[in-house]
Amino acid sequence: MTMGNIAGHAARSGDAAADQGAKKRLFLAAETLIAEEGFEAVSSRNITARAGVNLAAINYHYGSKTALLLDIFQTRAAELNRERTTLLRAALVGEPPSPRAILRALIEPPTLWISDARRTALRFLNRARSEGPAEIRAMIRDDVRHLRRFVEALEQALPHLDRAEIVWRLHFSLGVLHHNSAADYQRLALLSDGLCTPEDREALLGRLLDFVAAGFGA
Amino acid sequence: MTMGNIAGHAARSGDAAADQGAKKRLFLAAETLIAEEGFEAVSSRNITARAGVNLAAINYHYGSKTALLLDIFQTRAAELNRERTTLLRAALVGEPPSPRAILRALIEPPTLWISDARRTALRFLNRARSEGPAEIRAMIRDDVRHLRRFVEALEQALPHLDRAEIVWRLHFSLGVLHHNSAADYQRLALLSDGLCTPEDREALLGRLLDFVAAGFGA
DNA sequence: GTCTATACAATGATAGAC
DNA sequence: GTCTATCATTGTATAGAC
Repeated sequence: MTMGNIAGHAARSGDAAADQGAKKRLFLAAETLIAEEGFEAVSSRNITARAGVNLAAINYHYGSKTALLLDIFQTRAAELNRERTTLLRAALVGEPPSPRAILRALIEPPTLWISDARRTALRFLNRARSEGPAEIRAMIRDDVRHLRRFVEALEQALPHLDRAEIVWRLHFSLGVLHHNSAADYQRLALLSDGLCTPEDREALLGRLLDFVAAGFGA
Repeated sequence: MTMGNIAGHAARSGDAAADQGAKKRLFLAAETLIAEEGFEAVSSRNITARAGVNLAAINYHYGSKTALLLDIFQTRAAELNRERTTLLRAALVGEPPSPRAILRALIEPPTLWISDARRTALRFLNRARSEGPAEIRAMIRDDVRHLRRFVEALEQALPHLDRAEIVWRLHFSLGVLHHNSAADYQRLALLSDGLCTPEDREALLGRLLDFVAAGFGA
């Protein structure tokens, strides 16, 4: 997260949301617009217009449009993974730890964000995975640090499975978890004639956990 | 597939590959370039240069760049779903049919295409899902006809599960199946320190089937 | 340091000559 | 059917005002 001092001269103003620094306004405008309309539909001119700043502001504050989007992605992904790490730590107090609790630490945070104040952030993250610029997708592809912790935890919880087995099944689980965009759910609703919707967060979390845990034989 | 008569005046020539109609040359050039370098890296000027035709040929033959890409997608997806339908029919002769055979009909064709002559087509399809233009992703989202056959088959094979259960688990299975791009496998290799690769098609198919069938309790 | 106005190269699309 | 020329829109870069 590169947005260091967001106060600036706006600190003297009493207005809260509308009168932030231009840099943070760009951050929030881009996140909201892209969460709602998608990466391809949002141009630099859209973003700067919504933020109420000049076209050149993106380049001045972030260097490029892609760098702005990457900053948004990294910020929100870090927040998500922080929540996961907290739950994972709690799951590891058992001896041996419960595989279901470990998988829950992976799955619960994004599932709860669906109908949260974090809904916009989650939509941005989901869209980034499929529609985002190559630089973001490269970062998703290459940064696996947060996943290594889950591999290690699952090795402890499932000592009868070797490392390759665990990584394969985690790979499959991530497929399930990431099949999560608005388009994916629209397809699900269509296929089920409206029977299946992600509205009930707890029920969705339960279904996800059941399916993935079954894949681990747990 | 809109490429009706691909012969044209080239039919009188003895040369096979290089001297096809401009329309088919555009089709193959675009498919190959995008399979290798991705949707974003390939411009109309790249495609027409590789096909040896004028820049305006895409618009003349297909109406737009997106229409060309959509045509490639529909053609290859239809071929893939034809293979699936054949396997599904064979799986349905049993009474009751085997859920594993039904899931195999869904999973086997794309898995075998990985190291086939169809490798390029599969890469195009996989990239289309994540990098493709909005029109292609809308078609993926809205066309579920081929999936309805699988829902019906699984209802027969698993009569103790209601329709909603089946559709949810099919949705999760599609997540597993679509987590299949070059980037996904690169991430898998990175996370496993090179331990897990999709090289052995039969082993991969077995792993996929085991994981997904477990999710159906089968 | 921050912001504005403006210019620039590249893209997909298209009209019209041949 | 094919090609040339041209168009609007995109992300980016920079000069200069405050």
